[in-house]
Amino acid sequence: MEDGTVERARPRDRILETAQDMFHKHGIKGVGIDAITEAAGTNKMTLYRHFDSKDDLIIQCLRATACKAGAMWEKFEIEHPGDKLAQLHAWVRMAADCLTADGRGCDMANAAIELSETDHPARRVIKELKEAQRDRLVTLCRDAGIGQAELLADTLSLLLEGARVSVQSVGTEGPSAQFVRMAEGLIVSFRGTAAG
Amino acid sequence: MEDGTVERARPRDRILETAQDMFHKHGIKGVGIDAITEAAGTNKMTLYRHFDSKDDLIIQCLRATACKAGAMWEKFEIEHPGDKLAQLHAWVRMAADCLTADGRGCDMANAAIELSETDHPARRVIKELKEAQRDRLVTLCRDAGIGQAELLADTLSLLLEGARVSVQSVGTEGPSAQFVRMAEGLIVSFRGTAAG
DNA sequence: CTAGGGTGTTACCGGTCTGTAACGTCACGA
DNA sequence: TCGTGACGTTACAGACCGGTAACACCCTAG
Repeated sequence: MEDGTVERARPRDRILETAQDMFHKHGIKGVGIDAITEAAGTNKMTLYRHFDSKDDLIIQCLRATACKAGAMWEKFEIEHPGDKLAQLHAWVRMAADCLTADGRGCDMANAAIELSETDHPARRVIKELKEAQRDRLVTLCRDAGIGQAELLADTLSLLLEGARVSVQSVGTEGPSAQFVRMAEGLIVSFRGTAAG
Repeated sequence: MEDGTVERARPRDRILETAQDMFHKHGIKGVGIDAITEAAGTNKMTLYRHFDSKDDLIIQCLRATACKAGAMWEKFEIEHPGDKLAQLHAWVRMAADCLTADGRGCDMANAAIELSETDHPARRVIKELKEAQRDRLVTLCRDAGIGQAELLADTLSLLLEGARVSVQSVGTEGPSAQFVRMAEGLIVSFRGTAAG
């Protein structure tokens, strides 16, 4: 049995894991290098031996987070092999769980808001990762036999993005509470208007 | 003729105006007191004579911004007196303009993301103002004769919130480009399923 | 045993942050 | 004329920030 899960990992991995968690909870500008290294049970020098700068660490964290999120898609395929429509509904359920469980929104969206400098190196990474996510959802909608796949995917994207923000400003009892109903209604509506 | 528009105003008003603008552009944690006072053509002491702290300034800025946004509703009523459905479409148009023109999202949502401390004094103000905005949109939908007014209002809210975030991560060519089509489609759909 | 790489420790740099103290200035009104 | 209040200026406190230098340590491979 691996014990501590974090304690036994190598410093670089511990830093990456801890930084992801702390950036997520407190925001990028809300947490400093010292706090990260201390929480990761290491020190500043070791961090700077593995990452060029805080910006570099931010980017690596975003990539790691996106990678974890990407694993969800594989889970959908495993749980509903071949059934793309079921996978789409699984996506809705996963999104809804994310809303109620998390409280803090999407790391990439939050980072985009915090890092307002238009030339910040993390911004192109954010854009790239977000576009990849969108492409996956569009593909899923299309494979599920939905006519206006792009429009449905974009609508669902915006709804989720908005819900994750809304949770942070008015809580889970606000508009985001209706997310599942909205999403399911949209899927039904789009399936009605067009066929594959 | 009033010249400078900003130069002639009293220090407190200049500070409030400048802070709103700078918070909006660079984020709350991205701009310091010194930068604000310098841009407002005044100094730190004067700021602290008018505002208890930076947090106080943040709250006053949020209130002022919400007040400006509230003026939009009166504009809708003036431009389409009595015609609630036209006002709803005007809201959609206004929202779309906001997306393409602005580039930075909603100040309150951005602040909620930046100020992750759950007990931050600005958070209850944000919640209060956002709930007021939602109530107004619900009322408008209901008065426009839409059956499930709450659900439509919440859906439109999430769509706009999501679009304003999406613009910041992937730009105006992303999913937010379809905002008007989505919103108008929803209004049509909701008008079809129920009557006043 | 030894060499070397990954790691930890301490101290430090220069900068920025919020917030305050002390003092000077200027206009206006009684 | 006097005084009162709003405003400006300078300097500073104390904390935190990202990032670096120098050095000691320990484990492992050869």
